[in-house]
Amino acid sequence: MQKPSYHHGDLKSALIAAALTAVDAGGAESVSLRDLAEQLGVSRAAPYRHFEDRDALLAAVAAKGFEDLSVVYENAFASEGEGRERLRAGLIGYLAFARAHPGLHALMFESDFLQRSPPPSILIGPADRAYRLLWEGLEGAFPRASVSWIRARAVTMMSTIVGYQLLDNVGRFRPHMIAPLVRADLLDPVLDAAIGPPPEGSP
Amino acid sequence: MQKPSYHHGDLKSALIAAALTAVDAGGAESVSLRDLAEQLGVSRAAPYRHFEDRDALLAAVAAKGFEDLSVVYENAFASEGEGRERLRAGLIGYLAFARAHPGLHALMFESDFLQRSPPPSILIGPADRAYRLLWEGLEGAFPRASVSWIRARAVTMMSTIVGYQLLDNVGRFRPHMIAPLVRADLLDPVLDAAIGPPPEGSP
DNA sequence: CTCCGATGTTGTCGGCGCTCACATTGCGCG
DNA sequence: CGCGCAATGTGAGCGCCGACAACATCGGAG
Repeated sequence: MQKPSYHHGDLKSALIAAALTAVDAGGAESVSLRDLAEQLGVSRAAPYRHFEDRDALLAAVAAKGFEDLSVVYENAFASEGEGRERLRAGLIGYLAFARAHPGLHALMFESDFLQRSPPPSILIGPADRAYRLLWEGLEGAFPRASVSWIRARAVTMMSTIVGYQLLDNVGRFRPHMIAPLVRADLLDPVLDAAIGPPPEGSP
Repeated sequence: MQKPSYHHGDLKSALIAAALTAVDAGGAESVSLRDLAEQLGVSRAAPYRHFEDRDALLAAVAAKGFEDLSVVYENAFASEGEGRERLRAGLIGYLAFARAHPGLHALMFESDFLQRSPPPSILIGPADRAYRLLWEGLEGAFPRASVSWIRARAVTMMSTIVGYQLLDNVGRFRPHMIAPLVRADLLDPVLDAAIGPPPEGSP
């Protein structure tokens, strides 16, 4: 046990870490600045020295999530194999990440942080990086495709994969709809639909 | 001005209606039972005579949303034309509904009501009805398809369309990703991806 | 007409985000 | 080396919220 010092030392990172744990455990709504402060043995007002308000802390947590997701993409795209296979691996990595951290995923993709203008500055870099990686994966899978074709495909691909994760997470697929389908059986159709066919006239 | 009577008359429906308005205006998080009570000229504790807690009221609002969505589907599927065209009209109707009521849509598809076991009983009927209608639309579009094929297609279709709406709502499509694509140009690719190709070997 | 269940009220509790005035610390500059 | 100031942490307090309990009022069934 260390002697209790007036200053915490690295309260900012500690807050992000504790908030991340809380988000993973019970979703973003369950994060309470008072709770976190007490967990870290600090007064209730201390967090406000490092984050303007609760949303700013959550934005930092979401930014950390996008950084982690980028690493997932990088690993997947660095794998061996043909372009479409690597893209597929990236999407599988995304789904694994989202299922391992449902609360964090919801914070990243369902909260309305980015809807505000301007979006929190901490978020822009990491979020854009993740999107750029996904974009490059798509380009690698369809090297002969035009830019506008890739743009449209990027939107449909992200829609399918994010929507699948959302509906699955939230329990919206009622048992009678998928009862005879093991979840593994569902994965391939979803990935096929997300990646889609190559552009007109290609191997 | 009407004489203030001790009993409100139909507080339950009035609460649902007022909550629906609030959800449309500022999302489910902005709903406060105290606020609603004051709006309706009623004391803070009165709502608890009609709803066990705040979530129960929100569940009733979501149920109303699924009923309205079912009407949208019914109208679209009753339209003239070939099966795929009617299904397409249903999806367009869904997107129009979701864009007209973003807060309500989020409450219906992003909240975790259905994740609890058991889900709120009010929700089950209306939600299942909406899903059944969508299912029938899919069957009408692919009359020769097997049940298991339809199941997989239902999941991918819903994923794509819900994910698109989610990402669009939340502003996740950063401008530089879709800048040259007008939104109308995005609709067709998304609908095509959602509906997908017919099963192997069909007209 | 009477009584009882449905409905609404007032008072209260604990939790929350956030702010302000004040206390403590340690780093950089003379 | 030491001093002073900015960074950091504290404690008290405001207003809002959900929820509960005890009490008040109403209106229809008998």
